[in-house]
This record gives sequence, structure tokens and C-alpha cells, in this order.
Amino acid sequence: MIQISFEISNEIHHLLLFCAHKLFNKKLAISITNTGKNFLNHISLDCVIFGFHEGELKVLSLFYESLKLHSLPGGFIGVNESLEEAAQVVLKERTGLDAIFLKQFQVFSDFERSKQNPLVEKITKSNTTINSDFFDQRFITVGFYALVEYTKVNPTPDFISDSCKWVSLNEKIDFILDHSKIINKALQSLREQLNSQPIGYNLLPDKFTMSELRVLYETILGKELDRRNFQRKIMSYNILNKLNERRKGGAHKSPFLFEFNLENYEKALNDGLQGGW
Amino acid sequence: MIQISFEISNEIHHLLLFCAHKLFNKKLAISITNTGKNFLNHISLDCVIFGFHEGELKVLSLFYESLKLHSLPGGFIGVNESLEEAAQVVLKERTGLDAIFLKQFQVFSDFERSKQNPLVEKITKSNTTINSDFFDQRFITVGFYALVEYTKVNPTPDFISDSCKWVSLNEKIDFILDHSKIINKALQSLREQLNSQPIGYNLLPDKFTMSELRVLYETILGKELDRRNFQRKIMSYNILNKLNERRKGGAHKSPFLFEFNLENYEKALNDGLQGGW
DNA sequence: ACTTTAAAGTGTCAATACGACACAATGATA
DNA sequence: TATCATTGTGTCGTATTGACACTTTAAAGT
Repeated sequence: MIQISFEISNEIHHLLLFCAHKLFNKKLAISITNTGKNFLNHISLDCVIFGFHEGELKVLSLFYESLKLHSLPGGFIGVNESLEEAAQVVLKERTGLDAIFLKQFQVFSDFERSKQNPLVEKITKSNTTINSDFFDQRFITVGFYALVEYTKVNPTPDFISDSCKWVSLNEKIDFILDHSKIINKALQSLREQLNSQPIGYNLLPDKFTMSELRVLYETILGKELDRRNFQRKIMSYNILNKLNERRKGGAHKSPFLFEFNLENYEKALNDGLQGGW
Repeated sequence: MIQISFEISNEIHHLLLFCAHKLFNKKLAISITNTGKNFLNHISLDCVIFGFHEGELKVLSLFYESLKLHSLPGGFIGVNESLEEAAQVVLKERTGLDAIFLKQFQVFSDFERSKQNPLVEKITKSNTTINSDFFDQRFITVGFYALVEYTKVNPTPDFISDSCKWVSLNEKIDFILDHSKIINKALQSLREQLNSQPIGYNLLPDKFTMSELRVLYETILGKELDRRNFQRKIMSYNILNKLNERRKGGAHKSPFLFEFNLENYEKALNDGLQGGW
């Protein structure tokens, strides 16, 4: 009997058994100790993490100095995880936050999409326990968008990226692969779901001014809204509590602060805010 | 030199090479002729194919006599296909139709979801060229909904199902795995996208009456709409052409027929029909 | 042949929502 | 203390909505 030891994923284990069966007619016994984390082949996920700061929508991005390229934070699916669990892990690692608002919005599966991933070489060089076979595969990626409170985030790079930082959607940024396309689709989904997902609640701090909420809406929708009509409409939903408190310190008249009335907000989102049929 | 021949997928080929490398230090040359269609492991897709007939929304379902269970038409992703291409293949096979309206709406990835798939035994028994290893895997499935014109569909079972037929959403049907959940989510997406996707156009025949269109909306939304107000609103979008033609044969006053004005319809959908901000 | 019936075509009206805009109050800054 | 941009709070005319009424029509019933 020969004994050989090396790290191997569940999939390879499974297939080894299969191959052994086919090749050697079951006469080979293979015993493998499984160490390390195993991921499903072919499947990845990418997160478009939105934050709102100084009147701009921003996205958390990893940067690779040597490549001069950005990428979205992403990850793989553990063999015992759901996509959502795997995405929460990514978010926790990049932002330090738990229980982030997360929503999958599209799968990107073009055959061409993961050809020539410039990161593969970096990954395999930086960590010898990872075999390049995993990364050389074709990947189908599930796009998630996440909404976080900008100031609570502690941007943290992963082991192959040089930095992790917020980038504005107005900047021209070079992303790897189809990540620019993924961001555009995420923004489009955000827009479409503005009336059915708790978007305001998750992007703003607990207390905020009416102007801050309005600018958020303007940014997501990409158009200006009349200050007075906006306030009238949003107040008519009964989803905000007006506080007896003002934002001090800024120039000019100090505005009142508001908070979401969570109970009413969730009720309203279930029906969809306003309109249509 | 020993030569062995058997069918094998690209993945297994890849991994065989990897295993050979690890186990035998590259001293084993493996030459494999690849035959048959190869699929990506772990990933499947399921289609909720909606049709509209006699005032009811229906879903195309496969039935397994021996199990007394239904399932959604589904399939796997060829190693050179995108998800959308693979879904079109499934739809073509089950309905006979090309260029069907298709939209992915969610990925279902719960770890527990594909445990004990009652079809695995059936599949492997019915076709000896398929190895059960592929089906024994954990599967993540991408949910698509499709919209088709009921009368154009020629429901066709696949090689393991006994029949393929329309089932009403009002019936209580037992589906395998999480397929009931997938259908509910599909319906919910349909509802949410009623104003941004060409749903009326794809579910109705070219010419239809105002009542037929209204009942479709009522069915999708799950509530009654005022006949007169509905007509006023839908006509205000300028997306319908009123034809100089009536539906004869029914009792009572014969209604006018309408058709979609495709140019205006698509323009209107881009902005979203009506409303909100 | 006449009546019945239920669906279809068309319209009214009050209530509400919406878009556009006016004006006074405020509070740091000059 | 004057300035000025921002905030709070409106108003007004118009467009949209919801609720409902009346007439017309084609097949089915007698």
C-alpha cells in the first residue's frame, strides 16, 4: 500500500474516486484527509458595495498597484455555504460590518467573461497552497449589491490587493474583466428597486436631514427633484419621524433631523411605495 | 502503454490531468477523446414558463407518474454556453418555440436545496451513458421566468418525465425540491416588473381585446381593476393600436381588438410605465 | 320575432396628487 | 449688522385617479 498526502478539494476527491473506479476497477482504495476550505468550482460572487458620502454614491473597490486596475470585492462559495452566506463573509472581511443589506441582482455567465483574468498569476504566486487549476476555470459570477453606512465601514484589502477604498461612480475607473458592467447593472437595479427595497434606510445614518435623503434619491435616480415636492411626497408615506432636533454647525438655517419609522417603512415597502395600478 | 476509452466531461479531464500530475509526477500521459455534451458541475437552471389561457396564469410543468410529482423544466450549462443560451435550449425543447422572452430572476443556493433529489435514480436508470456522480452533486440553480403565447406552445416531456402540461397557479400541485418556492418567486418578480418588462406583449396573442389585457393584469397583480379606469390609463400610454376589427362569436357586444404599438411600447418600458419620482 | 342578459363602449364628477413657484425665517460668514 | 445660501412652509392651477351611470350590442332564451 502506498500513502500519499496533499491538499485537495471535495470536488477533486469525488472525481478521484470516480477516476479510480473507471481506471482501476475499484481495486484502488483512496483515502484522503480533507484540509482547508473547499469551494464550488465555476462559481464566484462579486459585491457592489454602495456607500453614500458628501452627496455622492460610492463603491468599495480593491486596487492592484502592479496592474493599475481595480476590482470588485468577490469570493467563492464554500461547499457548505449558500451564496448569501458567502457574500456576507466577503462583506464582513472588506468592511468589518455584519448583517449588511445584501441583494443578488444578476448572474453574469458569458462564456468569454473570465478569459484572461489578470489576477490569476498574482493569486497563485502569492499563496502556494492555492492551485491555479481552480482559478483557470471558467467562472460564472453572481452579482450582489450591498448597502452600507459609509462612515461605519473600515475598508480592508484582501491578501492580493494593495488597497481597498471608496471610488465615486463619477470617476473613470478601470476595472478588471466585466466589473464595470456589473457595477452599471447594480446601479440600474438600485434605481428600479428604490420603491421596494429599504434603500434609504441602509445608506443613511440613523438620523439625517431631508436634504440628505433627497440628494440620495437624486443621485440614485440621476436627476434633480424639487425640494418642496419631494418633502411633501415622502412625508405623505408616513415612513419618517421628524425629530425635535436640528443639525447644528453648518452655515445657514439649521435643518431638522429625521429618522425612519421602521414599522411603517417596512409595511409601505411591502406594497411598494406608491403608485401603479 | 495502456489505452482506455470512456466518455468523460471536460471537468473530469482537467482533474484527471491534475491528479495524474500529483499522483504520478507527470509520468503518466493521459489522452482522452472527448465525446458528448459536457456541463458545468454544481450549476443548473430552472424555467418558470408562464402562459395565459382562459383568464388564468399557467406554468408549464413536467410530471413523473411513478413519483406522482411535478417539476419545472430545467437544464444544465454547457461548458461553452451562457446561462441564457442554455435556458433557450430548455425552452425550445419543452415548447418548440425560439426566441422566447426570458429573464433570470434569482439564484437558489441553499445548501439543503438539492438533497435527496427524487429524480436522480430515474435519470441514472433511464440512461446508462449518464453517470450518477454528476447528479449527486449539490446544485445551485438559476431561476428564469419565460413568457410565451399559450396557444403556440407544443408541450413536450423530456426523456425522464411522463408528461409535460400546463398547470394553473390556482391548483395545489406537488413539486419536487424547492420548485414551488421558485414559482412563487417568479410570480413575485413578474408582478414587480409589470411596468418595466414587455409582459403583456409576450403573454398575449398579436391581437387581443381590452378585457383580455385587463384580466391578464388582474391575474398577475392578484386584484380586480376597474374596467373603465384601466382602459383610460393604458390608452394614455399610447402603447396600443385600436384595430378596426372586432372579436366575433362570443355572446354579447363584440369587443374591439387591439395590438401593441411596438415602437411606443419599448420606449415607454425604458422609462418605466408611469410614475414614481 | 321578441325579450332577456351580460359584456362592451363611452362619459361624468369630485377628490386627490402633482408640478411649478413664492416668501419668510435662520444662522454662520463677511 | 448686512449678506446670502439654505430651510420651513406654504399656494395655485392642472393632471390624474377612483367611483360610478348610461347607452349599445350580439347571442341565447322563449
